[in-house]
Amino acid sequence: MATKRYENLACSAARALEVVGERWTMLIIRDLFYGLRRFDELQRDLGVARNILSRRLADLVDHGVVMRQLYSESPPRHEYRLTRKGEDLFPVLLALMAWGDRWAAPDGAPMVMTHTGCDQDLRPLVVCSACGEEPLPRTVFARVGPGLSDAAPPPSPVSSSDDEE
Amino acid sequence: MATKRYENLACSAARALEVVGERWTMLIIRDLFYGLRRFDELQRDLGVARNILSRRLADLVDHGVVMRQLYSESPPRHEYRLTRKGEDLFPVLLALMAWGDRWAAPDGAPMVMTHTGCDQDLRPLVVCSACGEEPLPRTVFARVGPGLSDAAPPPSPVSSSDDEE
DNA sequence: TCCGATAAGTTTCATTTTACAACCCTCTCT
DNA sequence: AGAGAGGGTTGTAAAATGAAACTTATCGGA
Repeated sequence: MATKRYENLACSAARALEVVGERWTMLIIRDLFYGLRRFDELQRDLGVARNILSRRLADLVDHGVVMRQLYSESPPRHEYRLTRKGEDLFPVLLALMAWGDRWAAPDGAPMVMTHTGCDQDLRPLVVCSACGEEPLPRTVFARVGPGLSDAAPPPSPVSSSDDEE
Repeated sequence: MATKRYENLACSAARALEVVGERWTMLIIRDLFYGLRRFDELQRDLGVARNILSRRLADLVDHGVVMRQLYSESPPRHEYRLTRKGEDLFPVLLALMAWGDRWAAPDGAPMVMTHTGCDQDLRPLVVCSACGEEPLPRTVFARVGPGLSDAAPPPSPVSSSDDEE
């Protein structure tokens, strides 16, 4: 399907949301990270209608985020797994969870993650790969990049200069 | 409004998506980061229907992500701004953009960001706050946390142990 | 003073999507 | 043969969305 939802794709966030921005999609992906693999497992865990789940999975396969593999011939059974492209969504999921933990979990985080390799509770942080600092909104400025063949008008800069408080 | 979209909120990602997971919502937030402030600016930039924009903004105000301020009395004019809670969504936006740049921008990034303070192009990275490494999917395990009053059953671990490839 | 434009919505109504439930088909197990 | 699981499809009702028109209010001219 891959119906275009947003017209102005002059921003990678919009392009990403074309793929994972629909209802249920990110939760399906979360469940795949959790290790769920089969249609019914997903359906039971999410409580989503079967036809919606079916369509979302097909869309994700179309987008190359999920692969559908036959793992049993005699009764034909498939499992769904994240592709490399799908696994690369892990940071998005972590950022969402971090925000939810801070702002939508008055009684504490519903789930706590451990990062094996440092054996600490994982608190994900977004940093600038160059300097290691957390990029705060007003310290980041955007300009038109190479992928914009001026088909779409450039949006205003991330932090427009008139950011008087 | 704040209609519940997902039943199983035993995960902060689901709770976050209750707030920012609807169509247009993240793009509205992106535009607010870009410095757009007024209803019509947002409407023109996004191409969203006015009634939908109106509702999304009201929902975001309800959720405390956006504030609506009167900045002119005589012709009553408001502007929309992110609250602290809203600004805290910046990492989510950056993670989405980073994914879109990598996987949905065949001709290069449509927008490039500069991180003032290190004056480099910003490539956002999600890292573990404890060890500074990027947490890869299979290195992270989840368990039930304090915010889960066992009202909802715990989902399977993030990387279930049966992750044979 | 009347006309038009701008701003910021709200209302109305047609069109899409979603949701829910029921059904179907193929195996396997007993 | 009958039951049950897996993996969907089909039909229809409910909700979300979009386009356009309508409000209210101010300002800037002609």
